[in-house]
Amino acid sequence: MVAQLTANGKKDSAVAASDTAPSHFIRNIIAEDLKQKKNGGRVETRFPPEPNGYLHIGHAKSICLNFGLAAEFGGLCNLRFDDTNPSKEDREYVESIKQDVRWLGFSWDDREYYASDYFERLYEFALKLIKKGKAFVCDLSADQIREYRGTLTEPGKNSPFRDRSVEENLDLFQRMRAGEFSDGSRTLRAKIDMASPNINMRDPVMYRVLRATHHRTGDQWCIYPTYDFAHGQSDSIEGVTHSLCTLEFEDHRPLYDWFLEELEIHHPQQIEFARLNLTYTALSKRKLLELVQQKYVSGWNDPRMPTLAGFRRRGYTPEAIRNFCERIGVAKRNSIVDVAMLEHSLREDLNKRASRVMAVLRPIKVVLENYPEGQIEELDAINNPEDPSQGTRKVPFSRELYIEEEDFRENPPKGFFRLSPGKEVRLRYAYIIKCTEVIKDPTTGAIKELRCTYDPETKSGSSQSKRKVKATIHWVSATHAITAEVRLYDHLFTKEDPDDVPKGGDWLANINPKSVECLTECRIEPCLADAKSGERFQFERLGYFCVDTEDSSAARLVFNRTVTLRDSWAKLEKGGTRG
RNA sequence: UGAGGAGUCGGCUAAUUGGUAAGCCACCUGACUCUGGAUCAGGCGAUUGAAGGUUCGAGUCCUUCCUCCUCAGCCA
Repeated sequence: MVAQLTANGKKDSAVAASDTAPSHFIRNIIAEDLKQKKNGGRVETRFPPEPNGYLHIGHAKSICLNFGLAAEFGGLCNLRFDDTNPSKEDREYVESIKQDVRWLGFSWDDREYYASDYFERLYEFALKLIKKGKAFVCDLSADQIREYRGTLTEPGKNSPFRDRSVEENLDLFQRMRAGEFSDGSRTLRAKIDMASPNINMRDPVMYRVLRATHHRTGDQWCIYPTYDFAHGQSDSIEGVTHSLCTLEFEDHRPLYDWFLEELEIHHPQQIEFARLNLTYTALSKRKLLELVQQKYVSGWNDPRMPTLAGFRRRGYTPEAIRNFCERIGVAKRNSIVDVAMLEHSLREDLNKRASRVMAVLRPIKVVLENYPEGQIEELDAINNPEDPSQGTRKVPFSRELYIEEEDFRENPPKGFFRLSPGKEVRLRYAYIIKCTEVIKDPTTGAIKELRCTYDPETKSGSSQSKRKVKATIHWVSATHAITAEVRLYDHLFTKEDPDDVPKGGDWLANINPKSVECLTECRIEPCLADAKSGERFQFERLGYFCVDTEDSSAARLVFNRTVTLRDSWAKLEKGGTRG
């Protein structure tokens, strides 16, 4: 595959669109516009987050769409912060947003813009509309404006201040800016049509008086433009050709168009698409904020959070997320994507790149009675069967080992291929062993240790190793293994739709009480001693894990389970009623 | 009962613009396997929301109806 030009003209194979990228309506619109030589053959998009929270997987869809389309058509994509409401925004968020977009694999070079950079231009635009008699200063209170607005089925009525003269409006608006009026006491409104069936056209507010310190402009302003007055004009100033947003803005498009037409400036095309919804996950900003503030999770980057920061810490790769975004498509239909689709993209990517290693999460001791005491063998293990270039490593083998608790059953159910009394199993890269005795704690009855024998003829790779057994299990040498903590994550919600609650119920009741399980006595292969922060591995037969970037230290390694491997046995056992 | 949108296998998404429903996920088989992983092969599954109409031919065009989503912030 040929590396394609990314948005903003840089070579970057990471964002090369796949050859099989399915067509979608926005791509078709742009292709058609290009054919018609619209916009002088130019394509420019933008990703316009408000810096009032962390980016989540839903934003990833928009990022991939905007940057991806620009790249595909040799265009440009801007990162623009829609920072018109200082009371909710913060520098912390702009920094996290930049980090996350970069992490996802996109670059914007110097195309980093802020709506706040346009405040002066926007103010002039407002002046222009006032002079055209298309905007007026209104003294109605918020409550009154609501009353005058009418309802979905009834028209509104004109504000008594609607017919102020241009001169008076100019004077009042300048004084609004100068700080002569208190917060909320006056607004600048577009003069459109109070009887419009579209409520957004009923003389919408363009400016409000708001004394809040803006994270970039400080106290320079005490009036701030609303989204409707800022967004289209910002797009226009930047020369955006295609302004992509989500479905809830469909009703705003006539207003978007109205401002640009009245202002007689470059007119981008707004196109709406459906936002992403995922099963078992909450994606509304309000809910995510609540999860963080009420401490249901440890923070925005809790590995269970659907934020990019959370996914990153969990061990997701940007490639997996990008492929996912490509796979789900873009349409106007409200839909809920199965989170299994995301997990599939993840496994697909991790399978190719993650080094395999053996780790025992819930250890049981195994003693090989016929293995010489004190003997140690260094066995060869393949780092990644999917990628021979990753080579091999040595794994120490000795008389005392740990195996996974669930790989032994005293009374094996039908179809259980692993170890049980009198039965054989292969130890990966080592020997076939047979369980000869189960030693239990005399008081609790809990299994303490397994006595086994090994067959020296069956060493992996040796010519005599032809014997077959049904299963191969992972293990770790008791004296060589390192102890580590492993955190097992599951979906944050127990219901596909977190909002699926009995009436009067609370969505928080759907939080999965077992969304995380910490295992502190895990035994892992010694080669993991120098695993780096964030490094990803496949623990053979268990899943993909990464070194936690927050809580892991040289003294104590902490791993996060990114995703399990597909487990057909678990499915079989869970699904069947067999005994 | 206003306006704007949307309805295609269980889920997501296509269909050369009127030419005989395709792909991915999930699920199920089988093959292979020193990961019950991966891979490969196959299967299951849609009278395209409904009913009419135009047409040789309709998911695509027309009519009527049904269902769902969004909007009454000085949030975005």
